[in-house]
Amino acid sequence: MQVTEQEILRQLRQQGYRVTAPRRAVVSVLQSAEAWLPPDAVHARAAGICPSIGLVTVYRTLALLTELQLAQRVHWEGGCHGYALGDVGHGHHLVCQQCHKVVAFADCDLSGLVKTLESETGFRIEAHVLELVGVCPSCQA
Amino acid sequence: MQVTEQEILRQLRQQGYRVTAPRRAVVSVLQSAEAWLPPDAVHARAAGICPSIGLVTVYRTLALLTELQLAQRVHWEGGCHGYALGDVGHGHHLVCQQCHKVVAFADCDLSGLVKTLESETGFRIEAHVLELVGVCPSCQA
DNA sequence: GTACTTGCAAATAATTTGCAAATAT
DNA sequence: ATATTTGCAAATTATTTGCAAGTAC
Repeated sequence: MQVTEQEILRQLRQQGYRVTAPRRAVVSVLQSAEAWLPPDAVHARAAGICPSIGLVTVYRTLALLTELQLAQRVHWEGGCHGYALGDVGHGHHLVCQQCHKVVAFADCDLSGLVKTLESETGFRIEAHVLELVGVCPSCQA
Repeated sequence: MQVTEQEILRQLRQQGYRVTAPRRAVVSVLQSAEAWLPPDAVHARAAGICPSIGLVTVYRTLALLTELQLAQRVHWEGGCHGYALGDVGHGHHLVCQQCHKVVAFADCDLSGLVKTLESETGFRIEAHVLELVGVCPSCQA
């Protein structure tokens, strides 16, 4: 279910973007992170792989990945947000409150709710943001 | 379903907070707004009611209302966020993409999904963020 | 070789804090 | 009367932009 690093780099290349050391580093960090990470954390970890990487490049790379739907922004109560690699298209996250570990899932069946609300409100519903928050197995101990 | 302005002010008083002109103005703005508003927009509108109000006070009041669960933060793809009055406890939003109008709803049945995911992942799921995005009736024209 | 990328420094935007003056109770 | 709340200015923090130097293709 998790997209591989290779696959992401391939997609970048395929769409005409260059595969550079800083981009590899960012993808690698997100790929191996169990958790979502805010930009500065991505930067700190990526610097271990590609020491010359600048924070600005991290921002730009995250924006690029998000635009290509290869990563997704994770919202967090309180206004902070971070990034995690996402499945192409439609992905949701289950996030651990304590360690920020992220598990992605795609099958959310909201069609019943969507239909009910559409007829009650007259809205045409086009998208949704769904995030579940809880405690992961290892933090339950 | 919408909480009234009076009710909110009463709750503030009841919990030992003072009801001041700036706070009244912020509550009034959120109450009469059909849409969620970012802090600076709340400030601009509140200034029409209480001209001396400062942006800082708006931030503080929004934080207070959120803490008391009288308002809720609305997330928006792209990182921007704003506030809307919320039902006490558990509230979700249906937001119009074009005019930012917000309709709150409380009954989301995610129990099936939650159960499935809990057994699949081992997480204990405690909360969720759910926001629907669409186009409201008046913007469909 | 050339166009895309990078990193730096500086600009901008968003949010928070310190503190004396104002005010709700 | 007095503890809370306000508004200002300044401090932080988060994010974006301009531009010359570097690099993938």
